[in-house]
Amino acid sequence: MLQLHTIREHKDTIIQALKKRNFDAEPILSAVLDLDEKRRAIQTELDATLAESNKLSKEIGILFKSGKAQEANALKEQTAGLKESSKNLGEELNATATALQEQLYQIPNIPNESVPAGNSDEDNEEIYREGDIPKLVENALPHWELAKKFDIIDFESGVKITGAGFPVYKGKGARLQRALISYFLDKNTAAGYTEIQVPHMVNEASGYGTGQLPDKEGQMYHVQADDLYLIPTAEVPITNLHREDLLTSKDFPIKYTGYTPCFRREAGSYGAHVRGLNRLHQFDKVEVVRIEHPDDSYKALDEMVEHVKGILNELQLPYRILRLCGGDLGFTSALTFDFEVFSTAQDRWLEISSVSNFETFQANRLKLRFKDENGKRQLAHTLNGSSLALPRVLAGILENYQTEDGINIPEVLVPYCGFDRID
RNA sequence: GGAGGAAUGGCAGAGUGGUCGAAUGCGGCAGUCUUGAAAACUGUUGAGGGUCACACCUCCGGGGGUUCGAAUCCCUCUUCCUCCGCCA
Repeated sequence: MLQLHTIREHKDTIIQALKKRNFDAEPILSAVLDLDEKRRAIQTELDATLAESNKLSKEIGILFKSGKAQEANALKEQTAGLKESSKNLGEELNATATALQEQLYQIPNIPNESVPAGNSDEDNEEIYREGDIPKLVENALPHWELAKKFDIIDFESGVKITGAGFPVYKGKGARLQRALISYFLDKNTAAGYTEIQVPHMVNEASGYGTGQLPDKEGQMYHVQADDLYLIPTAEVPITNLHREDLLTSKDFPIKYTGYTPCFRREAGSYGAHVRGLNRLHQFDKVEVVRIEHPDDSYKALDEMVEHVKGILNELQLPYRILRLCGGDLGFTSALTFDFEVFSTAQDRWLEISSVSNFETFQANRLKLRFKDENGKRQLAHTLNGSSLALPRVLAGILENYQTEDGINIPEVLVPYCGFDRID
């Protein structure tokens, strides 16, 4: 959520910047400024009314104490009108503030200067590429065939016990999954991230804090009986650890990593491109989250990108890094780098990590502030990234490491797996 | 699930209808003293809105109510504690 004072002072700049997202901000910003002005006018009037009745109440108290009941009762009558109008003004104020809030929730984050213009994922800018695309064996298989052939993932059973998009991992498949989680967590911990385990369901306030609500309501599973949401990513509970916090500069950097399953309804996205592990309703992910001083957040973002690169280099998977264009950039993000692994047998790139700086967008919703060097309160910057999302990494390993009669395990994972080959 | 009790500033903890945004202690910050530090002493120290700056307004777990006036009374929700029951 953008800050009101930013909108007041830089309306035109914001309109310009949001054009990169193909978002025409003029009408909504005008509405916001009108509502803001209205809200403040009402507030001023209400304040004056309340000040008047506070004054009278004090006088009444003093009169009663000094035994002048008659004068006190006379004053009481004067308060009736004030009470009535402060009640009305209060209601008006609430309605205006709510309307203002609703508008503010509709405005996406301002893209960083470096974000390229563009409409869709086709306009994303490739900024880095690493690793050779392996020449596969004659009749190379896509990962869902490999999974079946070696009996390591059972999609049918998942359908039976839950539904499509909920795979069952078996034997070496399950073990490889656990190995990846441990490996990622170890890498992240070694890089200074504190490992953390969080609830897999969150309340409504947390959903608003990181921006899943109200914009993406339909993408989360909602447990109606208790009004809780299954997390779509560990970003939500982890970042919300610091909701409503007032930190100091000394608290930075705050670096967390956590493994959680992620639940996404992915309504309406079915078809050939979501086969196998490509898109799931439940998947595992290891996430990194940082909370930073505004001056340091882009340095932190670079560090995160380098960190993920290091992991993919170790896994020896061919990948590329994209700088997302305005049209593909997430609602809450100012700058996002996507990592994609090449899925050889499918002949396509699969997104396996998304590393973003949200600047103050989430912090404003979260009321995540710190006292700066001068004792002034400022919003912190929040960042997060996947490190990494499991299913597509798994797909990449299965496809890229397949041989005539089996699948090799990347060297770094062998100690975690306890085997070096699936066959 | 049943029965009770509680929720106050960074923390601890007073306050049960009026001048209380809130005593006191600890902590934090600044100063005195000291070569420096500690101790001691002095001062200062919650958040949000609003203003050029004041004024002023709001906030004592959340929401609603009673009253001229609510941290204080009533209703409700949430959370925590104690006891009972159940249970991985």
